[in-house]
Amino acid sequence: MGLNPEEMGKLDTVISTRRRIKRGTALFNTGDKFTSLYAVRSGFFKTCVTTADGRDQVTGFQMTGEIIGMDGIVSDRHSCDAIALEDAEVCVMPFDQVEELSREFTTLQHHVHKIMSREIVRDHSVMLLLGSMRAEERLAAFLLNLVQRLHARGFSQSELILRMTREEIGSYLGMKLETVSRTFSKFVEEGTIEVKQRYVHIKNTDALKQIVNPQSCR
Amino acid sequence: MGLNPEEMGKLDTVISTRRRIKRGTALFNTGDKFTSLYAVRSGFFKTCVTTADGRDQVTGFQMTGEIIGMDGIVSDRHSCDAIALEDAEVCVMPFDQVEELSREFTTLQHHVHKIMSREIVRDHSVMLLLGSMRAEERLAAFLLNLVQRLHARGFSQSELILRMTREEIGSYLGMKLETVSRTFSKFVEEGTIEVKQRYVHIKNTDALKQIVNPQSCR
DNA sequence: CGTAGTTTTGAGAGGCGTCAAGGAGCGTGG
DNA sequence: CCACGCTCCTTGACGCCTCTCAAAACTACG
Repeated sequence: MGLNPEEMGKLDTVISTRRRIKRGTALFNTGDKFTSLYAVRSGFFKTCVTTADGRDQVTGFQMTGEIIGMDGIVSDRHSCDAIALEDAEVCVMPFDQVEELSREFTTLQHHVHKIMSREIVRDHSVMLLLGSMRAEERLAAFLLNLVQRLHARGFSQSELILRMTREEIGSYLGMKLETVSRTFSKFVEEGTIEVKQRYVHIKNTDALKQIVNPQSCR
Repeated sequence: MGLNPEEMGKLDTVISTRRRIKRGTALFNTGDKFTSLYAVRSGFFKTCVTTADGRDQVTGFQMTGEIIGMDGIVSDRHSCDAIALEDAEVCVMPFDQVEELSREFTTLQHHVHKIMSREIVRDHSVMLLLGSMRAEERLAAFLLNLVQRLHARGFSQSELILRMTREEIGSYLGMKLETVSRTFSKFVEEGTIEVKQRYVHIKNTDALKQIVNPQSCR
């Protein structure tokens, strides 16, 4: 991040608190008072919003190094649930301290702004996915995004374990779990991937890219 | 915003520059260097992202008082287009000056964070709309949101002029323009609204709310 | 080894997209 | 002032993609 030792020391005091979250439990729920941002140290989360009539929508999946909780700043209360999909640990970063240090260190301030901007840009690409892609394209884009983020963390480029159910994938991608399952099966038939429950092996990355972006070579 | 006179004075220097944008032209385009945030003073904008293969998705409509450009912070380049849907004027707020003043004034700093958080929360509700609502629900939610924002600016609670085409509404809501038009017609048949081209009169707000939220009274 | 949760697969229905044609509104120029 | 063309909007017919409902298979876990 380009911080000097002094800055690093100050930062350490902010993120001194850790918190463990067991699989299936919430880091926070809709309506909870907002106090802190959370950096995922280990484990895997989903965030989801819920309507009055019980429908819900997974708005994102977060893995190691990603930040959760920015939804709470605007109204001082969280507007979504953050659920651990496996046993997880987060760094608790009290937001008033983050703001205090941001005033002191330009680098940190800009970093905070970038993190929020990145979330906005990510959300826009999900809107594009939900608004204009068909089922196959959505799932292909999802798999490519997931494996790319895992690869950036030192994992395989071609193999991954899904931490979420078909239903959660479907909720994120705006499709029913049966459609998710069928689309997986279709990719398997075409020889693009191998699937064994939560395990996925991407045999042909280019084929997936082709599906997402049919005519990129005009 | 709760700023004192000194703070107001400083702030004025940041937003001294104005810029006029003619209808149909861009405030910025994808790939443009990011320098500033823009506050809409008058007029109406859309922001949209584009894929390599030419599909695009309207990610939002912005009216007076709303802020455009936060997508550019993360990579120093804009990741979407901002197009004026009618002749418009914006305040140009150079982002380095915004950051500088934010370090000085806690109130402003927190305000900036809130604006970005609000955008994130808004995006999440659009994801919910795109991911789990049917055409009627989407259009009803869209009309209610639009008229509510207009009412907050002193306009009517029941009448509005659409600044965007059916196609742009459809792109935002993830449906084709024909479906938008048919859904408008359906609402008219049911006596919920009156439509005359871009003019819309909401005759029964509760009916629209009922459509968005069918079972909120369980 | 039984049970609950998850996933797969099938059959049928329906909502929305696609294609196509016609109509209305608006700006421009004769 | 009116005609013309352009853009935008509406409506119909048809087909496909995805949802819904249902049943069965598989896995994990106690």
